[in-house]
Amino acid sequence: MATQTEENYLKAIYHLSSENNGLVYTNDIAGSLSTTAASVTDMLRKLSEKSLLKYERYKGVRVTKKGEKLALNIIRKHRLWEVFLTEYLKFRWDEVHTMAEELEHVSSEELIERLDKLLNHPKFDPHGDPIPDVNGNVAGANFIALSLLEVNSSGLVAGVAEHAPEFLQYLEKTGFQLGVRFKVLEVHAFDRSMEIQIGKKQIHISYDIAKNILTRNQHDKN
Amino acid sequence: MATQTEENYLKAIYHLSSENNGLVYTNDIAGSLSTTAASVTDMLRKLSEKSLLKYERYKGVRVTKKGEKLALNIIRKHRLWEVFLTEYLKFRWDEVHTMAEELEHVSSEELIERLDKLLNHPKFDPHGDPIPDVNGNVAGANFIALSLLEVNSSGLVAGVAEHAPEFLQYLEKTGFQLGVRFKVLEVHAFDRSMEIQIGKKQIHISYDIAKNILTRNQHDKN
DNA sequence: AATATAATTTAGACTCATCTAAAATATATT
DNA sequence: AATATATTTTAGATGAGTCTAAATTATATT
Repeated sequence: MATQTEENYLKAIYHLSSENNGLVYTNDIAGSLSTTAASVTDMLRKLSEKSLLKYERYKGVRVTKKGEKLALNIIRKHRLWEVFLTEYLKFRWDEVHTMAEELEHVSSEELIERLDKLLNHPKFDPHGDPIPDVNGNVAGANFIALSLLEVNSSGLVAGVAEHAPEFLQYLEKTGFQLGVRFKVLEVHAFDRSMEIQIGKKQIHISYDIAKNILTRNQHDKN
Repeated sequence: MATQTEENYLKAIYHLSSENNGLVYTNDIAGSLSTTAASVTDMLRKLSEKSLLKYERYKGVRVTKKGEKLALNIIRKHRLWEVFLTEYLKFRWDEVHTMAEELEHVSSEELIERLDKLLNHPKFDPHGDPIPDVNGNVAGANFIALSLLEVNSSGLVAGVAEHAPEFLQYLEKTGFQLGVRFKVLEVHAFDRSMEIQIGKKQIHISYDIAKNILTRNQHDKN
């Protein structure tokens, strides 16, 4: 449907749109893709024509519903391939991005659904970023995995991305009930495990645990 | 290095070159790629420029050593991905070709070597076609897997593509010694198993067995 | 060997994605 | 509000890959 270049533009624009309340500017896109503003303008025309973007000249651009759906589909492919590359081919998490940039453009939807199944429907990629499902729903779109938080940030436990009894029991025992407040005291670089303050207790949790704990900012509504 | 289109041309030309003692003609290439002779001419120029082909206008074209090496590398990727698609994603052998056409252009060599390892260094793809190794050596280039022979063809057992003791013992027991003469009596379409005449015995062998038995024509030298 | 037919190449044009340089518009500054 | 600066768009050109139609070369036929 869309060419590889179009897909790359759309993906970049979608990522940028999370910043400035959804409005994205020509120069930012050019910067993000290491190309010129002139080239970007041409592409904005084309993607607008296909109603993937809503574009008014000189006024920036927004991703449409249709565009978002396609962008999420590409991101889904990218992140599923990243999981495959780390889990099956034993690449490190810092090696997979470039390869996934190519693999994400392979068109077969059936292929990606079967890959998703093989990988056991993962919710996060090796970097802790959420993997959209087939319909473009992002698990905990407004939530942030604990594994993504930095030192000194605090928040509330908002959900889990893993429902195995053993995991839930572990959370229960360590004090990670829903709604509880926590603070990140330290992140160990070598294995991305964390020291967390919960109430008066300080506990150590692995990266694998942290990425399955969804959090939200304590002042967020909803 | 080479663009996706260039790779597709080279691969098509390489495949055609096995027919007419290595000489390939513009029209055949155009036919094989469903394009026009004019487009082919342009591309022959370009691939010649890169010394992947030896081209003289109006006189046909040959693949150079360098071109062959690249072609075999692409074919290697294609066939390894086919094995992955059938073994891990459970696609049928008749479904994998189109997907592999896209995957074969993914550039990472490291990725393909790890895939090869994951798949246990397969010698044949799901269609029984041999998979070239990293150096472009094709296992039994002049041999033909028994699984590829048609009804009524006969030949000599020339080698094996599998060296597991159990397999070799099985061959021993059923009479498939090296150099022995056989004839294909029947091929069952539903599972591609075969009825084979060896000496006075008639035996039934599975596709998995047949694809690991390499044969040659009884009149071939060497 | 001359001519007819088939195969191939050239010429010229189109689309896609890109660029530089100039023009147009928006934003910031005085 | 007028001017300066920054951002964005337009104009025009380029390279890759493609096409159709015309010209050229090779092959087949008489």
